[in-house]
Parts: sequence; structure tokens; C-alpha cells
Amino acid sequence: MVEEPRMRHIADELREQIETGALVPGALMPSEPDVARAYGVSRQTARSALQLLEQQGLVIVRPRRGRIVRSNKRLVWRLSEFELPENTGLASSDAWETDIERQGHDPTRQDLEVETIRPPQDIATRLKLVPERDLVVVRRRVRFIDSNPGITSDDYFDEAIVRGTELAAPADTAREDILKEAGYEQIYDVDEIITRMPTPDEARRLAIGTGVPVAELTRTAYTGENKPVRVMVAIIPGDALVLRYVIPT
Amino acid sequence: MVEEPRMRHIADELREQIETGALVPGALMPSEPDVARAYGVSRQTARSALQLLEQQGLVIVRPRRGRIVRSNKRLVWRLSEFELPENTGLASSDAWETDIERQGHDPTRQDLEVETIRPPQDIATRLKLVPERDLVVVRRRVRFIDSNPGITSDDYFDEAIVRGTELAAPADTAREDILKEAGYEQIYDVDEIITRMPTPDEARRLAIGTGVPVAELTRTAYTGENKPVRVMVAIIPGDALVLRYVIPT
DNA sequence: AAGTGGTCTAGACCACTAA
DNA sequence: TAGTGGTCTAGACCACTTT
Repeated sequence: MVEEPRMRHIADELREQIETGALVPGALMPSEPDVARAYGVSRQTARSALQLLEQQGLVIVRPRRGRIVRSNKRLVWRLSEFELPENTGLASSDAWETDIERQGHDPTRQDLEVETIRPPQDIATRLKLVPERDLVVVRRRVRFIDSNPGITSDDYFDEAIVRGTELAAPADTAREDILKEAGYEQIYDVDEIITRMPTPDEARRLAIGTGVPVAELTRTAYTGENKPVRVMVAIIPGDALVLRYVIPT
Repeated sequence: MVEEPRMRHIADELREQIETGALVPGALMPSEPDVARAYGVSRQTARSALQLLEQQGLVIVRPRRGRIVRSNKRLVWRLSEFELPENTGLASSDAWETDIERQGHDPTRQDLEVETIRPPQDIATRLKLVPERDLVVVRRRVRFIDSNPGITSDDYFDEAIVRGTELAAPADTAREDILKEAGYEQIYDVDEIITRMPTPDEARRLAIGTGVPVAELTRTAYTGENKPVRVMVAIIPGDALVLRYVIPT
């Protein structure tokens, strides 16, 4: 029988207290010195144990305040709700505000920033553009939930298409039919979802701690002729949302 | 100007080496003593710096071997491919094997385990069953990619429906029309995706290191009468797959 | 003023991997 | 056998939050 490292043992016991509800979401974890005293170990060992729980996503750290048990409540973001009996007739394109509101939260605050840039390689590939030759208009949004940063979502358009339209200017009232009026009707979307840890930059913009993964959702919109006309990249903190799709079989 | 902590500085420099390609995926990172010597810090500080990179998902740790720069190649799993021009007529239900094969990898090995149990609360809720009264048949799979554990996917069925069918026995050749023959035709799916860190148990089953998040995909299949007849829960390592959906607008 | 997590040092022993 | 990461101790100073 191999003896278990003490930090692991301590982490397991604390983990159990969280899972059984002895420590409820929002509660303060015992501090590093507390744990060190309680188990008769050095502060480093206590710290390592608590850091294991961070890695496992069970607690968030508030420097100089303490560690807090994470809540696992998530809001739902419906990314395709067509053909559902309960469908209320919304376009899925910006169900965001409706979704958040319906769940009792406030989605109104959005920071918007519009730029014209040379496309990054991956965006260029998706839009079938040439990085050295073509330009894209990018509309960067930080969407807030109850005044806290919720997700970032960046929309990319071929500059040659949106030049002169509302989409190329920092207006917030842009309707989705602008592209349609320009002769590019969006017929279908392709969504690609990956999971990873945030870059330091993303962690800062979204105000999330280390140990919170993100989902990266890339939605490419195509016309009937399979021409990609829009790429959206959303970075979603792992503990904020459920992504939901309804799929006819 | 605030002076930057040395561990952060070291981590930033190493991160840059990875991003610029000076350290390629698969390469060994400098060891803890190496970094300590190179920067004139204690081993703990060097270790902390390297652990920052782990948290950021840039390296994986092989205890007693070293740290290795992570590859970011991902395979694509198409979760709805209907109505696509290039559609080859596959059912989306088990596109898994086709998808993996088409990308030049081997999906054939699968470990299957079939059990009849009382449903966990969340499964019971989704299947509209009563945990104390009803039973479910669960078919647990570990699907391998090139002989390495790729994802786990657990299928849950109402025991009263599948009793006596192939789905209730540990056979691997179960076709999807078994439910249809029993009078429960699946008309649509609801997929819900969340992102989180793996439980210690999942990390073990999937042979992933700490610092690698997972996506949890829950697919609930419904009949035309909106009766849920099947729940699949897949645990997907963050660095293994891209989840893809095609959505008519 | 007391307490917190963040950082850092300078040691130590262990089990295992690779040469 | 040399090198690696895993664990652990016993100190220390810091900036900031809460009381």
C-alpha cells in the first residue's frame, strides 16, 4: 500500500466537503494558514492542496480575500432553436439578449469596437481571403451579464462587401439584413467548438481566474453559393454558459 | 512601474518561445533545475513558472520525464451534417467512426460496458423518470483514437423501453433503429455543451494531465411527441476534438 | 491592525525514467 | 547512474482587503 501524499489527502477531504454541501457555493474556503494548522503541515503544502482544487475548477481565488467555492449555475445560450414546438419565432442570430433576459439576467451592456485590419491567418482562411491583399472589418464586442463581463464575440466581414454599410461603422443598431441587402443572404452556419485554457489576455478581458477553461465558438455563415460572408468568434468562460443546439434527426 | 514577479517573467519568455516556434510541439521544455540555473532563481520559482504554462494549457507534464510542448492538432467530430451539399448520406448518429477514419486515424477500438442502474438525478430529469422508482440501462463506452483513449460516451435508456432488446445486453452491434422498432422514433436531438476541468476520475480514464479541460456534451433524443428516449453524455478532452454543427438559418 | 494570497529562498528525500 | 518531476519544511517580505 502506497502512502498518499498529504496535499492530495487534504485536497480530497476538502473536495468531499464541497461535494456533500458542507461547503456551499459562495462560501469561503479555510485559508492557507488554517489548513496548515488543521493538518499540521507547512503553509506550502496547504497551499498546494488548495491549488489542486483550483486546477479542478472547484474554487476561485480572490487574492487577499480568500478562496471561494465556485457556483455551477450556468445560463443557456440557444444557438439553434428552429423547428421547436415552443419556438417563439425568434431569429437565432441574436438570441443572446432574449436568452439572457428570459433567464432573469441583464444582457444590455455591450462594449463595441469596430476596426478595419488585415485578417489573421485563420480568419482569412475561413473567409477565403488572402491576408496580404484583402482587408476585413472586425466588430469586437464584450457582452455583459448583469454588468459583469460575460463573453467576447468578434465578427469579421470582408471589407470589400461591407464597405460603406452600417457594418463598417461603429454603430450598434446594425440589423442582420444588411448583408442580405448587399446581395449576400446567409443560408447556413457552420459552428465549430473547441475547449482550452484562456490566454492571459482573455483571462483579463473576461475577468476570470486561472483554472477556468473557455469554449471558443467559431460560427461561419455561408450564402447559398457556399460563399463564407461572416465569421464570428466567441470566447465563453466555462462556468458561465451552456451552449444548446436543437437538431432535427 | 511595478516590477513583474520573476516567475511570471520566466513564464512569459518561455511562452513566447512556444508561440514563435522556437519550441515546437512535442519538444522537451527545459527542466526545473535548468530554468532555475538559467534565471538564477530557486527551483520552486522555476517550478512555479513552468506550472503557469501548465495552467495555460501550453505544456503537458510527464512525471520523471519532463514537460512537453502540447500539440494543438484536433480532429473534427461532426454532430450535425444534414443538408450539406457535400453530405455523403451518413446518419449523424454515429458519424464518429467515419469522421475519425476520414481524418486518417483509427477509431475501431472501443471498450463497452452495459449496466442497469438507478438513474442519477440529472439523467432522471432529462428522461423524465423518477429516480426511486425507475431504472435505466447505461451503455458506457471509452472510444479510442489510434489506440489511445479519446472520449468517453455513456448512453442512458429507460429500462422499461429497452428491456429484452439488444440495447439491454452487452452486444456491440446495436443498430440505432432498435428504439424505432420499439415504437419510439427519434425525431430531434437537443445538444448541450459545457466546458469544465475534469474530475480526477475522468482525468484517469482519459489519460489526460491536469490543465487540460474537457467539454461535456449531453445529447437528448426526443420522439415526435417530445418524449425523451435517450441521453448520451460524452466527455471530450479539450485538446482532442473540434465539435462541428451545421445549421440552416 | 489583522489576515489573506503571491512570491521567493535554500535546503531535503522520494520514485521513477532514460542512458 | 544521472536526471526528472513530486512532495515537503521553515522560514521570509509584500500589497492589498476587511474589520
